[in-house]
Amino acid sequence: MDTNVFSHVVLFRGIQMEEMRLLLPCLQARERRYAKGEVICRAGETISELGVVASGSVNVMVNYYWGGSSIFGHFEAGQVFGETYAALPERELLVDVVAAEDCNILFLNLNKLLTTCQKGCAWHHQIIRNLISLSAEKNLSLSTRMMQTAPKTIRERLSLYLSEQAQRHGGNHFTIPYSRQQLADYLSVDRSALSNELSKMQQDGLIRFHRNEFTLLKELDL
Amino acid sequence: MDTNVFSHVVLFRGIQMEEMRLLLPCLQARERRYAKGEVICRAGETISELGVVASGSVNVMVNYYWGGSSIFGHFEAGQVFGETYAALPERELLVDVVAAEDCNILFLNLNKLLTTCQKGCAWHHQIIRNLISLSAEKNLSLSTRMMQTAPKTIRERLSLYLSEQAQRHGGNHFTIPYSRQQLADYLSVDRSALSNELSKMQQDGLIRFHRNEFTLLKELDL
DNA sequence: CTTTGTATGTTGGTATAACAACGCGCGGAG
DNA sequence: CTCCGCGCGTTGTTATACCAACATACAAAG
Repeated sequence: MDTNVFSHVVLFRGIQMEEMRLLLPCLQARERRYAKGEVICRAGETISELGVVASGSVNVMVNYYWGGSSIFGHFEAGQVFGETYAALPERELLVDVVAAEDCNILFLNLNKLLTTCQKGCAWHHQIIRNLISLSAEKNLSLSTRMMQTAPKTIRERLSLYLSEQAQRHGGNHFTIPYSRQQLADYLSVDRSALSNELSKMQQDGLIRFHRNEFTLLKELDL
Repeated sequence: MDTNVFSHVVLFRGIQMEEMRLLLPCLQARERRYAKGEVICRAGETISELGVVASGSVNVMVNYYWGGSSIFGHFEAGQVFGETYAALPERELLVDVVAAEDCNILFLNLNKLLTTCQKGCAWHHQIIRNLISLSAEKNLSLSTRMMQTAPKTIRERLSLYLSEQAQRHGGNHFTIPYSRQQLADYLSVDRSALSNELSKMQQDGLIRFHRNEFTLLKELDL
């Protein structure tokens, strides 16, 4: 793993590069490459390691018994996934994690992370604090997603989603990481109905878009 | 706070009663009573303390700009809320916490919990592990709720919800902690449509219910 | 260039959830 | 007791999301 990626990994914030080198073997770190579409973890499994996206990106998704599916999250280089299940190694995964594009994943043993260091070294304490923040952030992003899928109309869900994206990117022009089908899954709506509504919103002069590029022309009533 | 409640608090699992007594002042513990309906935390605020329900119960809910509302969680004696926001003290609450019934809440300063103890005492390490598990559990319950609200039909959402409740209670007969309106909020459906669907399911011989008491008569197709 | 495949946009018919309005039963207050 | 409020159930209407089917655009491969 390219070590300069470490500086962008929230989980490692506050940890020195030099410490990282010493630390990795201690966490039973292992790295692996996945091709686009490859399944990294499958629902029903249990895991005791969390994953750090070293390059590329992954999608976390649910496949329902009735055939539908939904995207729970999208994680890019530097982000972490699976820490929830690694913290509860007896619980089975409810989701699949699949490579959204070719990617490298660094796996770290969470239990080692929590228990190894008896000498109370600084990084140990720091990384646990980071883990708690990270888990809290994930809680918030789940809450946000629930609030975005709470409205009943497609336009309202889209308005909430696009507004939040604009806010995250700090501008009215931005690119989203999802295809139409994936966005429909994320918002729990039908793909064609989503396309339809996007077109109407464009006709109404609210937005302009091309593929994944969006521009907000007006404030989307909040 | 009645100290024998401690034994049921997941956050304090593995900690001795005696240690607790020493520990509480260290965490800047404070307790307060709330009457039913009283607001404990309001959306937009920031907090640095988590809440432990000593008695009674609380609801966590969202109030949307368009007037609707939804219940995110219900926490009873021994359970913990607000740890997500306490871990991210700069983030504003997206939700309100209100007393579902008369209750006593014990507030603990999360930062103290993470940093105070320089001497590495056992309880310190233990409580942090508990906190991580707790946060992970909350993540899972949010995921579960999302999966329960993912189906488009009311009957499917109800089936998922009732099945999970039956599983949690370990039997086909159980009582739910929500009124009709609250259950409708939780499942993000219309109250009257919910009543309607419950009646139909009863006519179809799938369930029997009276107010908050439910009995599952058949397996609800999963 | 043609062919093929995939992602996206468009349309019409249908199912169903939301909405509004009302009736009913129950518990509390006067 | 009656009156009132509140939670719950019922019904009919309306809006809208789903669905299937097709059209279009773009990209990759031959």
